[in-house]
Amino acid sequence: MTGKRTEVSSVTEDYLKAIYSLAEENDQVIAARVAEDIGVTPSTMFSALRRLEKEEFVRVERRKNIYLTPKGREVAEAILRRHFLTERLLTDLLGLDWVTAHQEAHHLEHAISPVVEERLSAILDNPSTCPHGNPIPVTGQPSPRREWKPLNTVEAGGQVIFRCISETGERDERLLSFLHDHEVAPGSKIFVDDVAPSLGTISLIVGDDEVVLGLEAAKKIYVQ
Amino acid sequence: MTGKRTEVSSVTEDYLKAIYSLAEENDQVIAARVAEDIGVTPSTMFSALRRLEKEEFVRVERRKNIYLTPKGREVAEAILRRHFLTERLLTDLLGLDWVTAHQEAHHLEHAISPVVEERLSAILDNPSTCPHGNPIPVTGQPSPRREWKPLNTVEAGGQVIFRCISETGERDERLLSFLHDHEVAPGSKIFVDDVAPSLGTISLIVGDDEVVLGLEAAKKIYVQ
DNA sequence: AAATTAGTTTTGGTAAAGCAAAATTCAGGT
DNA sequence: ACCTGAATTTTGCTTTACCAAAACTAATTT
Repeated sequence: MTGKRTEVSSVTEDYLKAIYSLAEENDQVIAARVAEDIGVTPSTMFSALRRLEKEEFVRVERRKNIYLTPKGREVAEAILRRHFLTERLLTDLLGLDWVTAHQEAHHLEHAISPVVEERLSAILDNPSTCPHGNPIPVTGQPSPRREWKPLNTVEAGGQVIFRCISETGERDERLLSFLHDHEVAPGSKIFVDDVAPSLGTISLIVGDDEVVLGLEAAKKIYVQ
Repeated sequence: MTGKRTEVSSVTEDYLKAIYSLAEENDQVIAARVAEDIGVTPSTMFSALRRLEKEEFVRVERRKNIYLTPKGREVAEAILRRHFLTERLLTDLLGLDWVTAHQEAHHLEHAISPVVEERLSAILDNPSTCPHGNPIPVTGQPSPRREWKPLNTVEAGGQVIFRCISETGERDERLLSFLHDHEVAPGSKIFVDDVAPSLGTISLIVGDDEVVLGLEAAKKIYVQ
């Protein structure tokens, strides 16, 4: 229990979650990225950032990078954990699909209390990942740093195993549906047929299908 | 589908739910009652009422009673249905107790979409009541008007069966815990030992225990 | 009839979220 | 060194939701 119960708004939770997720995939996080991720205008982002700074959830390098404070990270991890557990509830217990589960979880996650979170985790047999393969953060300790790498960094001709689609990737509905349609799930085998940086595409063979993906999208897919 | 998707705020849902529930137990609903039920000041209640009126959720008899419009009733029934289903999820699937389930449902209910509601109902085998015995309202038709009556109207010396604790009763945490502690659940037998209107109390025999309840509280308990 | 009490309404604030549009600053590229 | 485009910051304005305190109204008691 590092911080006191400060009663965080769901909007605040969303900003912190976005910053946390972006930080996992990029090495600097700037306001413009967060704003477009969440879908707010620059001015809204700016005042939100000032609120977050004043309440010590983030620190902002003058005119530059955004960092979570320990307090901010705590909130971000909590909401992410609830997001993932809620997704599992929706898929495993209620039988919803990948895509819908993600969208619904986005609303429900903010209403999950520690008590419910605890019960949920227990009933689901303490899952270690969300349905899309993302490791569920554990309160105390360092994120189980993965040996996984983004699909856009893989060389042509290799066979890899799909591990997860990142949180920011989950926000891309087309990408989620795409994977869903091709029955790609954690554990699926993927053969990297061709990488064309000039075209910005990567060709994969999944099961029987050959599919082409943008490198942008590929970046959000982690493989091993 | 009577109304269009007007995107109702969770606060609005709470006001409408409270009005709906109060209307079930009292024959007039006035602003002051709703305000104290929800826990807002008169001025807040007043402006909320104007919003609700402007958006045609309620009609207010000049300086008097508040009525739900069909549109308002629709929203109230939907949120109540989600509230009860969420309670069932929390008790039946997650194993939470009566009291906690009610409190947690209060937050979660606002985040349940029609899709999730549908799945939830199916998985729970289309329950017809909440864990506290309240009938779950069905979209189209008239609330299954009960032959149940409030416990405060029962004469001494009779044996009755506990049916439910009303929605406004659920808000009274002491009452909920009390019933929980005495293992009173829908179906429990209750013997009405003595009614003392002058004292405002009613004495009951539940299982082996003799318990005394205020008539205020008894009004919120429905028996048959 | 006057006084008390319970309700309602008005007045004047606050804070969180949001937007648009303009102004400013920064970092690269030529 | 200058220009440009991307980011940031400022300004001004909106809605929802809340509060306190005072004013008004109605209904009930004495």
